Amino acid sequence: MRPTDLAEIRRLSLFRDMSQQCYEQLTRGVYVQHFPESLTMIRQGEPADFLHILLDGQVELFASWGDRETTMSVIKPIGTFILAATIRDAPCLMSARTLERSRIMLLPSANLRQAFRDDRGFAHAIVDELAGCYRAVVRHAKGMKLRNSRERIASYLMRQAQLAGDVRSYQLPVEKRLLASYLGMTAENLSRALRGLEEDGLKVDGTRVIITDPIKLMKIAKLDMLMDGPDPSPTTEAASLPKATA
Amino acid sequence: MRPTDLAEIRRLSLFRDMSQQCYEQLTRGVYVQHFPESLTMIRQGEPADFLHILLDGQVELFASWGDRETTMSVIKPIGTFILAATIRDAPCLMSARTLERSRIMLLPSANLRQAFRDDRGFAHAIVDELAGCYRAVVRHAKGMKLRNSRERIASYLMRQAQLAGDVRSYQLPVEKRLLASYLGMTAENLSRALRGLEEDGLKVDGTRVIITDPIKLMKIAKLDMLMDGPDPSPTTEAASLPKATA
DNA sequence: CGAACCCTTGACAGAAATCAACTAAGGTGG
DNA sequence: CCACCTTAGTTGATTTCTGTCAAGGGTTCG
Repeated sequence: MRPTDLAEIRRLSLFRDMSQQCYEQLTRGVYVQHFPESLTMIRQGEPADFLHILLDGQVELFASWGDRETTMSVIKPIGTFILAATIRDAPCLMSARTLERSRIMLLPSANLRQAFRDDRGFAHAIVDELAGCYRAVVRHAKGMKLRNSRERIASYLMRQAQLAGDVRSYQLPVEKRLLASYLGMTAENLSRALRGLEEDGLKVDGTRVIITDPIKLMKIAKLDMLMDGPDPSPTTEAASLPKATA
Repeated sequence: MRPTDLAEIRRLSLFRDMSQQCYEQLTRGVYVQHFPESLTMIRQGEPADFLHILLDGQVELFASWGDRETTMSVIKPIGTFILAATIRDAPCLMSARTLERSRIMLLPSANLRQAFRDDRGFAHAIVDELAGCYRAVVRHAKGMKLRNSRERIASYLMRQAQLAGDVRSYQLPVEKRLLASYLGMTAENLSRALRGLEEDGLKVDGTRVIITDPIKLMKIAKLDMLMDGPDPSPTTEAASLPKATA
């Protein structure tokens, strides 16, 4: 591992509060690796040998059953994945693949568990991160069960506008087929629903989203702090700080 | 708190590995309380002042949005709830109400956080429990996104039969309306779907479930370890041990 | 006995998936 | 540079699934 990587990682909220000794122990056997686009690096059902920390790029977590597949989450830097499986030493419930070329830190599960025992600061950072992941899935499940597809789309797009700094227009951060899967619908349905939302203050042209009438759109989206955030995970918190410039 | 309660709690996997000193500190300010049936003790959006540990009875976790409501989980002894909110000191994402008269232990969040810092065994038990909760929600979300209602019903009923010891017949553990909500459909739809499954090896008479043709039914259920368990949470582990008599 | 409440059933409307065809954009190789 | 191929996205027609509304049967409980 390059020394510059080590210095960078040390600053992550996960490791910030560790004693130097534990940190050195932890990062023994850690390495940072580049993955090309569209590479499935974790397959559901496999053991979780490493905690993955995304430093650069984008990773999709997805789940399959038979020949069906659905996107569960999209990880952006700095974000972790398969933390729970690592802690439990249990098989991964989700698969992971890169959406673009990505730089990922691999932290052996044994090291993680050791550091969890040895360092209180780290233990706290881990449990905080995991609690954040838990709450994110609960939100996702709530959205799936309480909103119909139209409402899920509207709330997703409104929320993205909020996160971008309450803008009226922005670029979709992911492909539409992926978004459709994440929102639990087919690509065809997303396409049609977007068209249908033009009468409710939304315009989508290619990857460009334009909220023409926020009030009207909000009547459908009905954003809810308990379903649409905030409550960032500690690692993503740092990444989304730029928005605080307003 | 009664001394017998204290002794009982000490044996829970959450507290088993704690030092006596930390345990005494932790349980200072803890109390055990009885709640009548159908009492909503936690409302989503409220702060999480206590970790709840269900000792006896049954508790429903549910979520609402506008005038809609859905069952997210049913807790049985011994089980914890609102752990993540407690750890993060964040508002609860779900509400909780008793399904029957219940005995619940209330552990002040401040005590929990203190004990997490002071006792490694406890810290590990907490993170293990939380990881289990996370994996349970991931499973729930996968089920909602990857299976249709017919398949969700079949897999739920098959899984219950498995848990009861691979029996062919058993009693539904919850009301049908609740089950419908948990499985993400209306009560009417559940009723119709159950009827429809009679041609696939299932018979339901009142609260009695009879699997007349396990092989046929399994072709619909397609139980999957990554969606239907196992992977019990550490606290529920003790509760489901009886099944290990085989 | 009446009043809830749970469950079921039927008829219908609306939502969403599927199948098929078509466009547009991007990349490849000649 | 262009012909070709792949892929994302769109659109329409159709079927399937699911929710809604309304009514009725059965239970429990005061």
